[in-house]
Amino acid sequence: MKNSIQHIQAFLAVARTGSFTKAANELHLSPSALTVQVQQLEEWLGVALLDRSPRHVSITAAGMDARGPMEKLLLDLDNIVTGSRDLAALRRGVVTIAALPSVCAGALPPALRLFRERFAGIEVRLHDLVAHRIHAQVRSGEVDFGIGVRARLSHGLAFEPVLNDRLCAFVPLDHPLTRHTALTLAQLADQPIILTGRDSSVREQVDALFDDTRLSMLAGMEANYMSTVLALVRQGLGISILPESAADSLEGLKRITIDHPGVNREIGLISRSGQPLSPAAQRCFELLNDELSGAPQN
Amino acid sequence: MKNSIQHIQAFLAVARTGSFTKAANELHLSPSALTVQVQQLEEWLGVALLDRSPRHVSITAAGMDARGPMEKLLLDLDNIVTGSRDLAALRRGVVTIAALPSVCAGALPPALRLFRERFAGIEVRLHDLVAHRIHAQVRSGEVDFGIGVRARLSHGLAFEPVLNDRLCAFVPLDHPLTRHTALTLAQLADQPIILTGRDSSVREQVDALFDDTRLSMLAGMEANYMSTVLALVRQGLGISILPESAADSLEGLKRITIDHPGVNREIGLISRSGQPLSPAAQRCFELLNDELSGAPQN
DNA sequence: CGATCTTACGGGATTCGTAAACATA
DNA sequence: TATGTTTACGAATCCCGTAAGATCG
Repeated sequence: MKNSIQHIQAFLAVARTGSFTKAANELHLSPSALTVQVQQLEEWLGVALLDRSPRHVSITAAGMDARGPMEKLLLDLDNIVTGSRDLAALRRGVVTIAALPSVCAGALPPALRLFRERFAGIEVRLHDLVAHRIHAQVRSGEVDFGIGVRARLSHGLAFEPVLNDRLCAFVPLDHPLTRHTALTLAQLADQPIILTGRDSSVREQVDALFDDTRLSMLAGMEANYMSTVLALVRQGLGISILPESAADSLEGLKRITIDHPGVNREIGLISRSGQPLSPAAQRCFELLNDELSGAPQN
Repeated sequence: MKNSIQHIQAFLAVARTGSFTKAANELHLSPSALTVQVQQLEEWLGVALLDRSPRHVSITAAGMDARGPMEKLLLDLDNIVTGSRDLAALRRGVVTIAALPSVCAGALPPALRLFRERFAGIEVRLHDLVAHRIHAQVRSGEVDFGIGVRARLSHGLAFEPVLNDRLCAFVPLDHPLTRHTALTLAQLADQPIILTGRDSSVREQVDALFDDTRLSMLAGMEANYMSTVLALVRQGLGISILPESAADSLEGLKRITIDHPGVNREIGLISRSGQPLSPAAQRCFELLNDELSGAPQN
């Protein structure tokens, strides 16, 4: 049996109006077409749904029995359609994003707030992860897209730059280096440096910096969270090299530019190339692309 | 959107198999037909359900979202079809019958028992009513059909005779009339007669008998139930005129034929002419027609 | 290069609407 | 007789399948 929905609609219209003629008008169909539809439905179900007499059409017991479920069926179908269209119209949906901790703590929240205001029905889930795990989750589809660094981008992933962060030195206010407005790597190499964990992208970049210049760092401390690192710096336990946007507040700290080309950190949106995003994710992607580019560093 | 069900089946088959080709085989369709179906469904819903790549087909978030409800929809549809067919196949249903008390107490129960044995899923509801109410309920559709007398049959009702009952005299064993094997109305008119209620068909017929012959009955007693009437007769309070099949047991009674053409009671199945019966009612009607004709009086 | 999905197009089935026939009140 | 349903039939539409095209591994 093909086209069951139309057949059911035909029967329900006749059942509702009590007349083939009225139902035909309602459905913008000819009475004869309706007759055939209902006949085919009855043949399919193997049971008469309507008692026809030229003057009056009434519903049989079988018709009464099937009517309720049929109406529910059409309602359910309508709900499916409406639900899907809500998804498409961004009235509903879920976007899952993987982003670097520095981005999560910095430029992302205001942009997401804007997104939530515009698309109240869309849920946003945020995974704050270190760089290589962002790549992994984008690749596996665990998240819709990611926000990370261009470095070590495996192929199959597309990169759309949005922010130009760079590494800076963070030193306590009473530190001798605060006299300078820019530092060289050599100057930093003399200092005990407090770094983030070995799997963080910042750490990778810092390690690469010193490897390139064949300088070695003084043994320092290590912490996973940037806020922890900065707290240690504030206490005078050393200096740190972190993204420009890492500090919520510069109280008790001075941020000093580092004079070296390798300090630039190109941060962007990472998506699976050739893999279309869901409507909600697509829109979120676009909004973040605009917002993060427009209002970069804090 | 017409033909939604097929479109949904197409999508679900692809979602299940993960391949247009496999789904096409499963549905006995060409891959191209499937492609079009799914495309139309997506266009209708305004959202992509599948991510196509030549090597792999995967389901989008919207597709995941719609899949469950769609599967449920097809299940519900199937239940409607199955339910209707059960009705048609007499595995399920309700038959409502209005019948004279004499029939309810006599020939009907064995026939209904047979019906219940053959069609265990069909519920039978029995209204035991006096004759004119049987006609009314059949006419109004309150019952599927009735079992009553042909007399006073209003038009629009069809009558199918099944039993040939007749009125007999019931007298106590020690009564003088027990000497006779047949009685005339004149003989009965000498006796105090215990009758059923004024709205019963038996009463109407008895009244008509005496009216025709211009005889008048002796003042007797009256009771609604035939069993009550017979109990009164057994106690010697009078004689009675009741249908041949009225007595469960003839203990303490003698049943004597009445010699008059008007004592015949043609009992039959009463249905609305031109009004088709439900499958269950139709089958019950046929069975009762056979059974009651075959094995009439007790 | 092979497997798979998509597009293009011709043939066939289904469905629609008009008009006539039919059936009841 | 009048109204409303059904049947008959021609026309338009829709759908399917074959074949060619496109795309990724």
